[in-house]
Amino acid sequence: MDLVLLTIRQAALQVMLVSRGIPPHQGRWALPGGFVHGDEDLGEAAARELREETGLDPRDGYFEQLATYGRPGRDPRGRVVTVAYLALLPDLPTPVAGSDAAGAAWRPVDEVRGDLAFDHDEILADGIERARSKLEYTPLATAFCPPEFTVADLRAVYETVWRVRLDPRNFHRKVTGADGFVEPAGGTVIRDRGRPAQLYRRGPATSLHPPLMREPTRPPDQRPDGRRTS
Amino acid sequence: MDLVLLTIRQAALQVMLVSRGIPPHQGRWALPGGFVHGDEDLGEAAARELREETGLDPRDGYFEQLATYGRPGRDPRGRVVTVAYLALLPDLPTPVAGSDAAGAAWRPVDEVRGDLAFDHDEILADGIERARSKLEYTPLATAFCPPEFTVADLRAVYETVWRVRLDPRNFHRKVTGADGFVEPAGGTVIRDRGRPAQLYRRGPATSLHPPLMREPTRPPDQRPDGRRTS
DNA sequence: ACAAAAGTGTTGTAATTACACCCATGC
DNA sequence: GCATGGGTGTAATTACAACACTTTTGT
Repeated sequence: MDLVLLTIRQAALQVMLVSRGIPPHQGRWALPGGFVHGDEDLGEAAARELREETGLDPRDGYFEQLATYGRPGRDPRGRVVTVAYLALLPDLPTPVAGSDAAGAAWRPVDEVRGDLAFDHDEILADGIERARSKLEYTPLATAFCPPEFTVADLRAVYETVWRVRLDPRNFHRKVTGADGFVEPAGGTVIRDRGRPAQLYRRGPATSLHPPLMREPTRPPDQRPDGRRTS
Repeated sequence: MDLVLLTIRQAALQVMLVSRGIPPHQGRWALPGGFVHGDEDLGEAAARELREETGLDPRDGYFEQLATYGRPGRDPRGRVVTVAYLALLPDLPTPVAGSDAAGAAWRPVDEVRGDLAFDHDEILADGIERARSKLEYTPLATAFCPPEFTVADLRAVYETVWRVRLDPRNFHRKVTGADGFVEPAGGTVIRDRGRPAQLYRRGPATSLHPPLMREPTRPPDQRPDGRRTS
């Protein structure tokens, strides 16, 4: 049982990895994993591992089964089948209290691709692709945000995961207009400079109709707009 | 390893089931399944089982891993974990030649819900839901069609799986206009009465932008149109 | 005052729906 | 001819991207 834990830190998509202390693949990075106890459901075992690794509960973000990997030879020790779970988590402001895995760390996914132990590169790639498409059709971008967040926070999630730049004004309307996506939490915050932003909570919706599309978008380098051009 | 094999026969979504000859759940219907050989990948084992059961190859339709089920107690014999695969298949005009499972049969999914052995009701429900959503965002409705098919055949797939009635004229334009969804095969056929329909093959596209939506549609009982109203 | 970010209004364009209409066949 | 399904044209509507503009803060 392996975990693909994704979060957004420092404007980058990051994955939780552990450094392997023993062979095989000693010293390389790997996805955190564990074994299923005799009386446990698979998802329970993954949730337990999530708590041990991060101190977070599945309901703090989003949690689902990803896929199962059983290619012969994926583990040099013999036939090992693993069920991978995917979690999308907020960047916990609280320090990782209960982390019992000493070598655990968040790493930007772009910096570790191709370097992981076993077939974990493939599992990670599947997890990232799953996350990307979930953002299109579901309100799960909120899983990357803390309980209260601004529309700009949410937009940053899309921009980071999809590697695009979105128009802040149209995005705002789309999100606040989509039924059940977010609901007002009441307060405001000032992030850096500028006008204070309204705070929102996750709404009750489980799917988005229509979806937020990711195809006809621009690359993130160029500003779409450059307002006040007159 | 279990299989959710879906097809469309007699204007209904049907699933391949086998009658269990031995306990547990003797005499009840169950999903076809098997065991993974020592040197096989999980997907290979499922593909082998598919061939044994139907004589079809995964590439005749669509084939993917569905999910893995391991709840303690799902099998009274002890802890059994199963990896389920989903296949969407054309209604094979050729008789099932190599079927070695004597009690295998296609059954309408509506007639078997709640009656299956083990947790196969849950697995089937997950497979149906996966198929439904795949139709929205991918050109996989063609997997339910034979190699050459008409636009009306394809429309019947959506109408059956989604339980809606679609406007034939707008559907035709949407499908033939979507890049890479279908490509002309050259011939024509007359299905019942009326003007002959063009034949099409599956196109190279793997996703649909924009998706075919399933929300703002009418129930299948009422005609949307009733043409020639003047 | 000015810069910066939040949020609203408006406008031109693209996509979609609803439906009139034509086409090609069997009977 | 007429019924039946296949397929095209088109106008009204709706959704959306682009962007001008206003609001509210920090410095």
